[in-house]
Amino acid sequence: MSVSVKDVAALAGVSVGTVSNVMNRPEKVSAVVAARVQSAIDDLGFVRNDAARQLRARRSKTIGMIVLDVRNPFFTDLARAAEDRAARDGLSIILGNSDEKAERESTYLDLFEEQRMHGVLISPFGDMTDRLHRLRERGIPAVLVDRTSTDDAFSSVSVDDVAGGNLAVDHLISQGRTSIAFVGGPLGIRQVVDRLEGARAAAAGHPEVSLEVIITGALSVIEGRAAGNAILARPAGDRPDAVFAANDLIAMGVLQALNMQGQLHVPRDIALIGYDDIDFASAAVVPLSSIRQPTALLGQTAVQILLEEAADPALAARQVVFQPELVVRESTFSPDRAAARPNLPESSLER
Amino acid sequence: MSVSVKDVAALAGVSVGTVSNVMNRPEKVSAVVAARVQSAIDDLGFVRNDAARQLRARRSKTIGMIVLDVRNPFFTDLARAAEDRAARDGLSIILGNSDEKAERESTYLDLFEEQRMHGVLISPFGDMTDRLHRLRERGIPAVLVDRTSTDDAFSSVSVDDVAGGNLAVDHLISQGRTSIAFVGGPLGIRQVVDRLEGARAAAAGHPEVSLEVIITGALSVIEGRAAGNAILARPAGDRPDAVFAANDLIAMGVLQALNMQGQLHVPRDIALIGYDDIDFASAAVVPLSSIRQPTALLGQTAVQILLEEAADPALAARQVVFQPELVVRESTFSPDRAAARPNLPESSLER
DNA sequence: CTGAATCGTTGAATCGTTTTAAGAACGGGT
DNA sequence: ACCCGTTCTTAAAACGATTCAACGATTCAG
Repeated sequence: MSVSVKDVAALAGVSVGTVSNVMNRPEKVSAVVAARVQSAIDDLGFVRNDAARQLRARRSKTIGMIVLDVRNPFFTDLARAAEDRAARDGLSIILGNSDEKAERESTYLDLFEEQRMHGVLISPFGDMTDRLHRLRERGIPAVLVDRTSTDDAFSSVSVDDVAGGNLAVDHLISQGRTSIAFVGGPLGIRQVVDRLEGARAAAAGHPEVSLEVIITGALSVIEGRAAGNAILARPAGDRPDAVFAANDLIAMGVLQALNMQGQLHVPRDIALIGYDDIDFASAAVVPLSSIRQPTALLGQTAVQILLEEAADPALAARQVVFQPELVVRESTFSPDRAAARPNLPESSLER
Repeated sequence: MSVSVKDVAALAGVSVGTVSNVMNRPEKVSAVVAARVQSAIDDLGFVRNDAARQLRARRSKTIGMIVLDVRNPFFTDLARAAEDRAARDGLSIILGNSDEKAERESTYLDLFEEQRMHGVLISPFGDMTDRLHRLRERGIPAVLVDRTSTDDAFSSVSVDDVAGGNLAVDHLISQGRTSIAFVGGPLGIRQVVDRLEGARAAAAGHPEVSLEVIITGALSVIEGRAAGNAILARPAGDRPDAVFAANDLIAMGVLQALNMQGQLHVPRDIALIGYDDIDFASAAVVPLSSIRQPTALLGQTAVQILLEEAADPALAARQVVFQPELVVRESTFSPDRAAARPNLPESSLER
């Protein structure tokens, strides 16, 4: 039924050790023997049993990755970049979706530990510090993605979310907006907290600007829609004139709610800016201004660091922080208002 | 460094066999011994080595799944449903993204074979029949998802795409449209071909209706946008008055292109219907009419069948086909035109 | 022509779990 | 006291690839 190295060895008339060498250190084997073994492999359709290989090697050739939401294009882009980088070293990535639930996150970590993964990339939701320490003791390094480590014990690769929040609100203010609502949540997610902090810092420098906070239950289109409807339900004088959404999914939900009733116009009545700059952002009802993160770079760097730590466990933890970038589209672009504080040339309007 | 059953056995003062029994057949072990073993496990922080377990069991506890595009919400929904169903039987799912590339698809199949997966769920792009036969000979069953099998040798779970295409075009015709463009591709994807076939069948019954076919390189927003721009570039008299997109991503791209220039209005000038009914569809510039598939049911059923085949390899292949459903939103709703052929009550307009 | 170095190959040991046949302990009935 | 039938527990044999010390065959320097 199943063909093993033993069968290959028998057919090729060599020992199992040689078969292994043909596959793993070809330079140790003479060309003629290698050819004989190779054709035996082909004839029998031999496929190496990864479980046996891992058992002997004491670690897997797979990297486990946990993200907050696979349906968020930001994370799939991230995963894809990580996958490409890992493939260069012959490793594969398995992707787990925590769905912003600590329990699911924990289940994946259990799975990864059982599988003796080569390493773990995680965009943590709950506080997994203890779990990660334990994994490391077991020889499985972890790198935090899109999040700075709370205790500097682990390497992390992230984007400066405080700066991003700052960029977003600064931009809204420069467009003449003074009553700004931050929409996002839950506050258990570090990115949300940081972006809010950046927003607060930006608003703090302007006494005429007020910043209101609307907490959502998750970073999804649905939750954004609910928040948008809540805003819509308020009396006209009581509505913000700008919304900074914690990510693009929220922003799209808000946009949908505001726009659908046809009463309010974005950006005329309410300016809207999101975060992540996912593909869908530019395809929205009104092309969405957003904060772009260097996603591919983030993913590649995370894998790079993980591999280095896997090779040398004694390596010190590193914190890599990238800077986000403002992308202006129609959802915040109002020439009339901006004229008051012109700090964005029209040419920076991106499609 | 690593703690094994041996260490647990030593600490608990029993043999390794007993430790294994505590974990896998608790009923074979006396309560007092079980408790002693359990506390040894906890004290040492023992975590079972899955590679060794698999090696012994000769098959993994993981199901491999390959989809055409992880960034398409339809597939992530599908994967999520499969995952939930698999978890009920203590199995996990690893998700591979073929990105509509035969080479990537093949790479994942190699990986799955090396890992001696419990089974494979695949939404095939290229012709993988030979590969799948080989997997089955090796004891790894496969179920085709969202695709009927070409040779009935494998079970499949799918939605009737011909019926879906029919529904879509029928609906457009009922709205008074006569010059319809099908946008989608490549034709290597069965779903695309089937939807087109359904579209043709629907159009065939109406001599006054013409159906034009625009092939895209992939089922993505970008490709849809390109197709939309191509339509826009044509002289006014030469444009279709309705577009049936092979999926919602394409539809969103088309919508974006048509809408952005502000020259054409959807649905007034061109009606637009997509396929899959992803969450984003209702969040689009103009809420998108679409063909909805019973995604969760699809995923669950696929896993169910896979598990049955894994348990009994002699089982005959089954083809399960679900029926799609029309969801009407604004992108195809034009009361004035529809009046000519009223077959859709206004109440069926869905938000 | 010899001894050493080089090269390719071998065979056995190893990784950690599960499984199975056999053995030990225990109690009840005679 | 002995036998028998349960329960529990044990020891050893898989599973399949990798690795490493050892070995035989060549080649080469002296």
